Amino acid sequence: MKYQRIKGTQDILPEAEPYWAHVTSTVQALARRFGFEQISTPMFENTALFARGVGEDTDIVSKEMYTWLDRGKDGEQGESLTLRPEFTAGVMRAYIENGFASRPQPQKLYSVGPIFRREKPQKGRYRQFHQFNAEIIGSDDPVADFEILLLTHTLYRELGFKNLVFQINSTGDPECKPRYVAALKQYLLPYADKLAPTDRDRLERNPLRVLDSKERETLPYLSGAPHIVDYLNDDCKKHFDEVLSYLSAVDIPYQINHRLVRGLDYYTKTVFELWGEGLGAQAALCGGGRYDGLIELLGGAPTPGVGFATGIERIIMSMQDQGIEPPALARPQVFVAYLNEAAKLVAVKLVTDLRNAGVGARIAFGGRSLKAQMKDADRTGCRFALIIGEDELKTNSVILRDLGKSEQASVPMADLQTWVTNLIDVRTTPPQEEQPESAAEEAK
RNA sequence: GUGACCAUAGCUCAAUUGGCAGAGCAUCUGGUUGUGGCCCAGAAGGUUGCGGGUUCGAGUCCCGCUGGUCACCCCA
Repeated sequence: MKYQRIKGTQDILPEAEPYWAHVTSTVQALARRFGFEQISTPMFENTALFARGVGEDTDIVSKEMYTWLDRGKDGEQGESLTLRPEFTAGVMRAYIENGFASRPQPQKLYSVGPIFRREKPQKGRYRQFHQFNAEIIGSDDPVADFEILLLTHTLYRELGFKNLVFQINSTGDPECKPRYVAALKQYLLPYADKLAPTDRDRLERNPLRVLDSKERETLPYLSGAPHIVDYLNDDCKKHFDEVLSYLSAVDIPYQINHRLVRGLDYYTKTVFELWGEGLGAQAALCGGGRYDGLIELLGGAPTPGVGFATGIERIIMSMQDQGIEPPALARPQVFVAYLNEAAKLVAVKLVTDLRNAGVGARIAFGGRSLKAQMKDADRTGCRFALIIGEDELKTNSVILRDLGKSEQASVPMADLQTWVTNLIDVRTTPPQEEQPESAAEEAK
């Protein structure tokens, strides 16, 4: 066992494929149904993009990035590069760089792919994990916020989650946010020496973060804290109310969570999270919000935006915890077995014809006994076996065996085309009785 | 980054007060000529995570490292 996985990374095994295929295809189909287009940006960017876009003081930038110095020309030191710790900054860079401001606004873009954060791994937390990300760039209309919320809600609902409730709040804008922060600080200051040590620290550096503290000593003082919604200016207040009214209009439940503030610097106005079960301390299934100043910060024209990201692994883990089963994957329905070298040649042609006709087929490998081949046919869940032996070669026919019914018939090779045509229906029909075919499934 | 617990075959786990590393499942091959599931037999599979130490002798005791799990921090 010389080589092993890098800490915090994972091998996604075939057993997990039904979940991954289901979640990723659902996500993509849904994004397209909502009118989003896919954008795929590089997995690494200039370090400065993330430092600026995510915020120097965030945990992500200050201690969780995979950063290295690239090689420059003639042995000189190259630029500092970083594996993306989130999608948004890279998507914004692409928006600016590709002149998306000259396309019809707003632009609705989604991405799916790996994200890297150098954290200590635990349940539901990996150093390389996958996100589905969606952004609406170029509109400050509250209906854009609503679209993002509706997209996430629809996603989880269609995946089979029940009782979904958004945690939602507004963090105001650069005009009203500071007023609230001052008020919050003023309220907390008298209790400063009674707060948990970490929160005393936060009170100085980032008072907003005291709000979502989980420290026992701090909690009693938070209930009386001022609410940011009471400090919003007219614009932010109106925006927030509108978003909520749209949610109500389509009966999407939400809770205003006055203590919800998100860790990334760029959020303005709407912020939200959705919590899942079975994730231990990593309850957040997704998070998102509005980031009206971000594009300008990154060198573009002032452009509003709103978006969200969700973790694929966390979705799958939560599904498993709640017993939500993904649909079975389609797999080959026909197994071609043979008895000698001459028959093998016919089998090769046969399996090729089947596949060209759109029928999923497997061919036996190696000089194994027919018994071993049939066992393989059974284990791989095929519904039919085609067997070619000496007699079949002589009579130019094949044996077609129905593995479910344990019936078989000799079919002239000439008629096989008809059989194949009938089998094409089999291709599109999901497998009926699932045979337990792997150790992993039986072990469960 | 901090703390707690854990590490034996592909998987799930055994192994008396330190005394020859085992089972079930999975894998492969058979159970007479060319047929799957059930059953039976056999085979293969381990430097007990890695490296030190104590001891006549270490899977077992001690130390370090690596990895895993859970929690803190923060987040997906």
